Amino acid sequence: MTRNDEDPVALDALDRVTWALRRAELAVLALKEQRLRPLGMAAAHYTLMMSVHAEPGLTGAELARRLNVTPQAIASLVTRLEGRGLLERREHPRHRHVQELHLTPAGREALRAADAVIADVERHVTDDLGSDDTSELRALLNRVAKRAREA
Amino acid sequence: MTRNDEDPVALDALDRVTWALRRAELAVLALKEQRLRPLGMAAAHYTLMMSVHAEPGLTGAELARRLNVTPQAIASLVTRLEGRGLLERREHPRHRHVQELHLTPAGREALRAADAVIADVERHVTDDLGSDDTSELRALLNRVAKRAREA
DNA sequence: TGGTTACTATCAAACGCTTGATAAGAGCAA
DNA sequence: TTGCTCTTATCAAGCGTTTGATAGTAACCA
Repeated sequence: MTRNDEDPVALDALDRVTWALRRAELAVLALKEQRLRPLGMAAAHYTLMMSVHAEPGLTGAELARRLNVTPQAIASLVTRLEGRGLLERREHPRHRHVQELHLTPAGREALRAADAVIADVERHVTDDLGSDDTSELRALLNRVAKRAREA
Repeated sequence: MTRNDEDPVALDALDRVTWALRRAELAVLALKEQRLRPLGMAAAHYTLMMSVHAEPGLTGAELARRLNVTPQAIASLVTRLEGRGLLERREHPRHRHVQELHLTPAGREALRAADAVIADVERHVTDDLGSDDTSELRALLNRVAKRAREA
């Protein structure tokens, strides 16, 4: 019991793992954005394209669920990427109203360039940790994510 | 070398630590937002109030730097919280143009309630990890954050 | 066959944040 | 003192997102 009426909230809140998690993610994200900027690509674009690359034919709604955003946000990004010729919408073979998303060759090339940047950031972090701690960290993070989702 | 012309981007990108970091943070953040909602408080409100609680008299600009957002975003949140009577702006003793931020008694009470929710989420995660792995994870995350910032 | 349900896509409005620009005060140097 | 610089706060406009609502399509079932 470390709190009293004068100080209603324990200040050790700043030592919480979920805070450390947040700050680490913010720092890494900021670094990625900074490195990606010269390529004219935002982190959100990279994430979307990588998702489509990993699972071609993904639908907008499905993508929205995976990335934890609304379908409209996806549609907005897709429209922009489609306008740049990096992504294309195709009619779903069974559902005429639904559209599949696929990368164009230019999209694959842009993704390759962006991924080189991201891989570099990853390397910068893992070089510091070493391979054992990297594996350990990944395992722990996966446990946290799983636990948070099943809450 | 695991890639060829057909598959320009390695799919093991999905196993990267920085991806695991992102997903864990998203999952935890979503859980916090969900639990905080019944209290009528967003995670951003909680973060801001906790920061002010930890360092009373913080200025808007300073707060903006710590939370990685613009001063306008802070001002917007502060105006709202001030309107609800949770926060107050006071004139800085030396700089008349500058204003210090302080929690009101009602603000402290609201923060206490919100922090109970956050502490519960933290406990939910750490109960699963155990105290050794929790400490380890926290240490690793701090190393990652430091490394990313000094890039 | 017709009706219900579920899922997808999209439009419109509101909200929150950012970028850019403006103004006011404090500190410092000539 | 005057002038320069830094910092803070705030206004205005633009962008991206969410919430809410509408329409189209397929699957299931009475």
